[in-house]
Amino acid sequence: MNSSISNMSKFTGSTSEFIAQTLRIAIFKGKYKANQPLRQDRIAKELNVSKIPLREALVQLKSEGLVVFLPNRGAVVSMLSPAEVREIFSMRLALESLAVEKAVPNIREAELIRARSVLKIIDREKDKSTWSDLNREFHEILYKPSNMRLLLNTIQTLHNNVGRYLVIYLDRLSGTEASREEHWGILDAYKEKNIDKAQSILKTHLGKAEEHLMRFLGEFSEVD
Amino acid sequence: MNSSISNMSKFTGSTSEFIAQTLRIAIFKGKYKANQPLRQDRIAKELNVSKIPLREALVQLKSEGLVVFLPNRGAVVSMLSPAEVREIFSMRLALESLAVEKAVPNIREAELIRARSVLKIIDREKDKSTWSDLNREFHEILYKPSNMRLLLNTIQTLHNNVGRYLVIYLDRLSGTEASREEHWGILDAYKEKNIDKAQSILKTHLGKAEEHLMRFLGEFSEVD
DNA sequence: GATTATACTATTGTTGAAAATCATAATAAT
DNA sequence: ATTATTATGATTTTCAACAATAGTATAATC
Repeated sequence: MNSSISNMSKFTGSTSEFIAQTLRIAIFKGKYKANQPLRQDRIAKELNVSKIPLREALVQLKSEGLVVFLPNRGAVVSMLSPAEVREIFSMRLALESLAVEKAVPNIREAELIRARSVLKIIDREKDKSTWSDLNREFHEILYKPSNMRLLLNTIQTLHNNVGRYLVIYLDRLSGTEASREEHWGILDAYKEKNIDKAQSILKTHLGKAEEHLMRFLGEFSEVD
Repeated sequence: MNSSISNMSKFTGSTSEFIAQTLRIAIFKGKYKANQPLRQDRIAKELNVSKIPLREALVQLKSEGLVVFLPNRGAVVSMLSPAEVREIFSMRLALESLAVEKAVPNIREAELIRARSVLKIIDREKDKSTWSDLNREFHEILYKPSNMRLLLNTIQTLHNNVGRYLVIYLDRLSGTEASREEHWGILDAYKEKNIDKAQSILKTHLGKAEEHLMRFLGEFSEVD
């Protein structure tokens, strides 16, 4: 995925999509933090765009859960409550289990090989930011054979919604060793076409990620 | 739920929400059919609004799957492919099962009573349009105790996305008798706090609805 | 000190118009 | 007659300047 985009010219697609993607990345990178207002004229000037596509982008981000509109006070980066974090992980488990169920029977050798090569890179990778990207890619490879565009979209959105915190607390992310084992385990399960096994490992995988994030958010709110 | 709204004055909330809700209902009622373009200046004049909130509303509807944007050709009412219908029902089953799981332990006597009274009205109801509303209300009552705002939102969106066809083919909807039995069965399962039973009935319930819609869409596309 | 008045800031929404793109009709070429 | 090319018109997409409104902070008044 293309990280940062400086100007519109390199971007194919509408202006509002360009803005949405730019803001999405800015939120991920922590440029805009939770509860921070997104000032329209400032952003419009910064990106050299007008209000119409900008507001369209903000509505789009609202629908993705990254932004909340306060009436007459504009858009602010949303802050997930602990309950919402749990909610999102529950939904992810339900939907990603479905993706696994539908994808396992369809997966091909080529995709398994690609997944394995991604895992091998992950094992060596030190930089947590690209580690996060590779992590996403791994799961994408395994879900795509479900051939369910809408499902993949929704999973991606939910993943983004909790994943944006990753960048902030990624430095002290320690549990990556266990995470690695789980990745290999899921890949094994795919090779064996064992849906139950893949789903079961996915469950512990997501469960750990959830607990990590919950603990982090706990500290975070105490400090603040 | 408030059916049609003639003008903005009666509406609390932003203009774009008003437009979105108006268009949503118009799509449900079949005023705008699948693949039909949504002309901006026409709608803007019709509703006495300007472009900014109108486009915001269209982006919102896009995020709900009711509308698709064709580059430089504007928004058209989306047409679900058979594969997408199956996809949505799969997602609904996964998410509504989750809602059941989380709601059953929390449901109270008062809500069970309300659900039962809704079912009794449904049993007598002849008008299919209000039948559809009551049907939605019944499921809402049973899901709400999950206390998962985001989940309920997503379920609602998915329901809308297939439910809009209901209005068109509701007249010849025959399988309502079986549907009634399933409703009472789900309610029973809730009373017994039997999650598995509730989920199992839900599965056949959604499965039948899916087959109905698939068959209808089959005929529909042949005629066209 | 609490309350009201006032100025300021930002959103929200309107209006009008320019630029870009697509579909279609009209025209020219093979 | 069929294909290519070129206008034409319609519509989206975006911009820009402005009005109205609500929220916030500051100053004035009781």
